[in-house]
Amino acid sequence: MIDQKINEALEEIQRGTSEIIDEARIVILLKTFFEKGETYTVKAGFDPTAPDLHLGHTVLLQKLATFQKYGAHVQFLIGDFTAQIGDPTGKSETRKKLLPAQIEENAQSYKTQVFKILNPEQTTVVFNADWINPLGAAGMLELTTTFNVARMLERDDFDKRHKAGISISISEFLYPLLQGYDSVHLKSDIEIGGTDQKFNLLMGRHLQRAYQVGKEQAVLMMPILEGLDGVQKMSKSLGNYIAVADMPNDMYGKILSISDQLMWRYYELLSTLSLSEIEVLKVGVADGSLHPKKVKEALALEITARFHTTADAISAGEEFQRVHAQSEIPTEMDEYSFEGPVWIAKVLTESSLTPSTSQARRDIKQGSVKINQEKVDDEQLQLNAGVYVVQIGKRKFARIKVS
RNA sequence: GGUGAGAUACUCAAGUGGCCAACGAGGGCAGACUGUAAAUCUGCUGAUUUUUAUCUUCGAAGGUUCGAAUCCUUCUCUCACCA
Repeated sequence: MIDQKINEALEEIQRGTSEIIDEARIVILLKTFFEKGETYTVKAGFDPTAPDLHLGHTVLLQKLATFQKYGAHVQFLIGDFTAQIGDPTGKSETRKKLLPAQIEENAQSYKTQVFKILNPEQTTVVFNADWINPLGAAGMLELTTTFNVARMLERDDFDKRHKAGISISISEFLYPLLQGYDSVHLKSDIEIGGTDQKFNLLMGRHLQRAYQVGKEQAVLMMPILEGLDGVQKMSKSLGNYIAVADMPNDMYGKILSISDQLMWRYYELLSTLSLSEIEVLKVGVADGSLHPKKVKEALALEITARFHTTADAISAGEEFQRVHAQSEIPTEMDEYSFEGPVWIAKVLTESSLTPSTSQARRDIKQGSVKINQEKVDDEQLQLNAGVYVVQIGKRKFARIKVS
């Protein structure tokens, strides 16, 4: 009976993971939960500088939610100390130190977004500066004695940079150590992270042993979700992301704009459909009995509904159909008011449809600007009193009131 | 500490006194074709109502010159080799 429950739980936990280290330990934790109701901890670290959660983050969050379903208490760690170093995988090495007030603000922002997926009662939000600062120089020195340079250079990223002659700052060596130390302090049972975190995650095991915590965390890695371009990982700085806080229409539209190939990736990592159900869809598309766009619409609907409501998602779908398939104007758009007469390029810039007047001129010259569905070909066009729908390309609209 | 090389737009990368707002590639935006997919073709990609013009930009600040991304000086940073 219990064995069956464990198997079910394990199957759900395994889904979509790229690697699990020490699965046996997870089985034991599940067993004690089912038998005695004992809880255990799952840790995941997040960057305090990026409070805008996107779907890439939700891959991890959903896995955390799965663990909560099976008794876990989540340690939602905000790396306010480690952010000062910057994870070596990041491109910018030196980062601005965040003010405590900003960190607190970001943390609040995290909470409102994260609890759409996680159960707040089984979650503790922690900050690693709280225990790393008290370490002091002596504690830090002790930490560095637990590991050596040769092994540090085994890390793929360090290895490549070292061989290519690209500088590695000593402080970057501290990053994995500190992340591992977090697991020592928190006595985590399991840590989850992206595949790019493997080295850091394993450091947690190493340090828990070195500091004789009495257990070594199991490690579960999730694949990195590609962004809208399908190539680079989803990130805010690359602008290829779908934010959890995106409005239903945007969210739906962004999902529909991904490539067919990428769609399967999103299905695998984001959808709650079972793998066999997804396989049926794939076969259907391959033999032509299912239109790929229909399949993509289903995905867009599912994901939009998760972060909003089913009704929102359905109306986003209808809106999308209206605007793009039938080339009608959207029902809602930003509104801007002007004193007439006003130059068209000015309107485009001030309503932030274009970043500059020069860009507005270029767009007009290229014929991508439309007013009330009519193409504008006069660069000098002045708008007189009235209400207009101004549009650039297929996606950017604004309602303009000229008085 | 010593010696050498380098820093050009979102990224890579040409350009060594005027033809440079700066070749090319990638990326991005737009047009055609589509399913707001992919692929392909085309245009654009510093700013500005002087738009066959003007202004600002080539690590920073000065200087030489009619004229500088290009030459000189100082500074800042990066990399390599040596210690």
